[in-house]
Amino acid sequence: MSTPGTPSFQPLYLQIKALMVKSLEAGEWRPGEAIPSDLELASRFSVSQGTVRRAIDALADDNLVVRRQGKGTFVATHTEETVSMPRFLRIRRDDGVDEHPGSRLLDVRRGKAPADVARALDLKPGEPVLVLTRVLEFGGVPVVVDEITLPAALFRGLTRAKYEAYQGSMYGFFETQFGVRMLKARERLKAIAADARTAAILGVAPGTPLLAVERVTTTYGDRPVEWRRGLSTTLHHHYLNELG
Amino acid sequence: MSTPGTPSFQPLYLQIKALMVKSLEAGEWRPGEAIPSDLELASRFSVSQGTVRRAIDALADDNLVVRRQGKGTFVATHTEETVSMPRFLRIRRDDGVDEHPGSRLLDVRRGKAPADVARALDLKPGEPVLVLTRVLEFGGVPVVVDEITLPAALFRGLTRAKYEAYQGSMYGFFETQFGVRMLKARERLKAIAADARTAAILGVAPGTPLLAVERVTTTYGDRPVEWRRGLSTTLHHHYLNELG
DNA sequence: CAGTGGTCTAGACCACATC
DNA sequence: ATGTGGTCTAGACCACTGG
Repeated sequence: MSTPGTPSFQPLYLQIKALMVKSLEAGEWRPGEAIPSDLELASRFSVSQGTVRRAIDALADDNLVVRRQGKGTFVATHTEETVSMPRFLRIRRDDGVDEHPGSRLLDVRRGKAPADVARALDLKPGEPVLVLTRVLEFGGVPVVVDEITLPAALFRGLTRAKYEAYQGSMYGFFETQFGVRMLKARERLKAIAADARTAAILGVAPGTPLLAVERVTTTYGDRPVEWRRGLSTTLHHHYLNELG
Repeated sequence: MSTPGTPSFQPLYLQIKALMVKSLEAGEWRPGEAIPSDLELASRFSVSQGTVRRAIDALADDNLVVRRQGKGTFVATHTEETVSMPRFLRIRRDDGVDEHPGSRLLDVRRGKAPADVARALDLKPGEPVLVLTRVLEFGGVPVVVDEITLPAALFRGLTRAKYEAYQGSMYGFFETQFGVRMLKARERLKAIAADARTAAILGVAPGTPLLAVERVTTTYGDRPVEWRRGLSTTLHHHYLNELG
């Protein structure tokens, strides 16, 4: 007799995978670094190389590690996105030019989580949060206004100056400075009319239809650690999604 | 010396996979049916069971087949989506109720491909197309207006009556009646203002911001076979996307 | 029970990167 | 030359489904 819904059987490679996730979460292997080789891990866990490989393959499918033939297996990181497109950014130029957008921070302030955000972040309403406002610019043109809400407890010491001193993507900043790794996100998209302030920032008329993207980002164990709302002009840009 | 960009080495399991894709495309195994067992395929291709399994796993990753332990491996189909959510539909109710929407066909007409659609569908401008207009309704409430453009050459004999006689999803209809299998899609999302006609259908004021979803759907070999533009109210619904 | 997919092993060999 | 990940094999055994 087994509990309904609970798998009564867990294959070895998934058990190994779970152990490795713990090592990643605990920081035994750090972002950007190489983890031990297949053979080392096989002997460490006393399983065959094939079984360890399946575990690592599963981690790679989850984007937790990256395999590089001949070099090793590396812990995935957001700090190497400075050149390429940030992994979670789906806004693209209509003309197809693949360009890394610039980020300009408008504001950092402390506040209390409103009810809906608190629910999304698994906080109690009124718990302290940080709210960052920033603009994404493609080729110098403002396209997205992001309002980013973070649980203050996880991001102690985050200031405007500290962010501006950092070179790289925002998730790279979170990862290196606060040890918070953004792993998955769930986005809800709607179309709304631009309010006056956003319209001014984006250089469009108030009332212009904007794409609203609400994102909840999670770390290990699907714990939510970021709530974000982005408003984009879609006059010369769009949100790209591939369905498989 | 090898051609740059062309892999100089193709592993066996990918060669096997390519052969199996041909069998699928040729219709040797039909949607919904079981393909031969791992062991049969291993002997047919004269490789080990492990190698055939890797090939099938790759096909399953691409959603071309579905594995069912104890039963067999089955060719993926859109005709079993009548109960669950259609695979390519990302619009959801805000309240979280997971409900299969109803589809109401407004119009079927013949026409010539305008330049932009022709480009998306790899047709010559002016080639004959079919244009279907339909409404998706969640709980009886109209939410999406879809305009669906198909190359007429691939969908000979498609009429309003024929579609209405079919029970099931639109992609199930295409698959069973015309042998056209929708495998992948690429969507571009924008926010636009509702025109008068769409506003009337959706029961919103003209000028209301709508979510515009442009989709190019492809079949084997990434050949485009459908161009579609959907306009959605996002008052009580949203477009859901998971980022991994 | 037989047949299917799923797991695991041990070992050989290949491709790639680096020194 | 060495170490890494990637492929392939042969065979054993496990879990699930259905007659």
